[in-house]
Amino acid sequence: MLSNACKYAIRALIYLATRMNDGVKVSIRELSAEIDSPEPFTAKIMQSLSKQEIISSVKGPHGGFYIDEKQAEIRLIEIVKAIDGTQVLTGCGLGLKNCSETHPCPIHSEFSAIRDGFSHLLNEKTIQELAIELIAGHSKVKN
Amino acid sequence: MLSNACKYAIRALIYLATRMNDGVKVSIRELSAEIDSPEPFTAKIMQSLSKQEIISSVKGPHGGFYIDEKQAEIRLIEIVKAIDGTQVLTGCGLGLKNCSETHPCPIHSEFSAIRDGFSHLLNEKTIQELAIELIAGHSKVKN
DNA sequence: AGAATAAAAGACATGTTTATCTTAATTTAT
DNA sequence: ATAAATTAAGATAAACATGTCTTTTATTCT
Repeated sequence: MLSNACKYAIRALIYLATRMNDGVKVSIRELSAEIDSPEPFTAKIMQSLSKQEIISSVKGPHGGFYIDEKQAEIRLIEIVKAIDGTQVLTGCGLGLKNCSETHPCPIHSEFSAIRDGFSHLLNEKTIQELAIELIAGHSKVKN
Repeated sequence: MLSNACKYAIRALIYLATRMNDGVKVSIRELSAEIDSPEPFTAKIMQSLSKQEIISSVKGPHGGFYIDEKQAEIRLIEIVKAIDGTQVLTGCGLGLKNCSETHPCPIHSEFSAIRDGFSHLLNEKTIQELAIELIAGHSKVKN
């Protein structure tokens, strides 16, 4: 469904949101340990998100990644778009390029419902509300 | 969601089912033209399905691929399992290896519903019933 | 100012999926 | 029997995703 890169990104952002108000930046080492992901690969992903201003970063001693209050309000769908693009949200279930109501693949309507349900889920959830659940101990972002 | 290989496989099987009773085998050339897929790659996929006895084949002149009545009754989920495995049907939405009710990722229950809906769709549809819709002109397996 | 720290950037490596090509094996028709 | 047609099998290649390493740049602390 989502690429590994995108899964790491979502887990990372939710974790960063839990640390939003402690005034401390999170180093890539700590971050990848907290979400159980390969460190240099996670760094790449974070750089991309930082360039797209989905997260913030500062270099140097006591530097690291963090998100501000505005950034905590973004929804999962924005992260997915930033990393994986929109194919997963709009593509045909059987790979037809021009699948549509008037030119449907054999599972067009049923698959559209599933895919739209997924889009809806991504569109509903903000990073912040998922972080609150994580802080409360009701969910996990690492194995 | 599904790999390209799996999408080609499903389209190919539905097409083969539409040709089930005309007593003629379908060559890989004709098949890949009918479903708009790369010929040698499709051949590989068909070989794998043939070895797993999901489809049948005969070599030589007037040979090709076909499915019998029993094979037309299989459900999409069997094709998915044969090509892509079960990860798409059971895996965690955020990639946690041991995500579960008692150790849930932040979107565990919502994602499970989506994934189970997809499994249900794959489990409902037989090749044969999708072929009937294709014959009737109500759906397409090529662009 | 200089040293230490940490992200940014880009090169490099590995693995998987997708795709192609070549040769072999099998079957049918002449 | 021989030739033609067609799948089977395996080697090769290209593209993409994933993962690692090294160098550069920016910041902070002493």
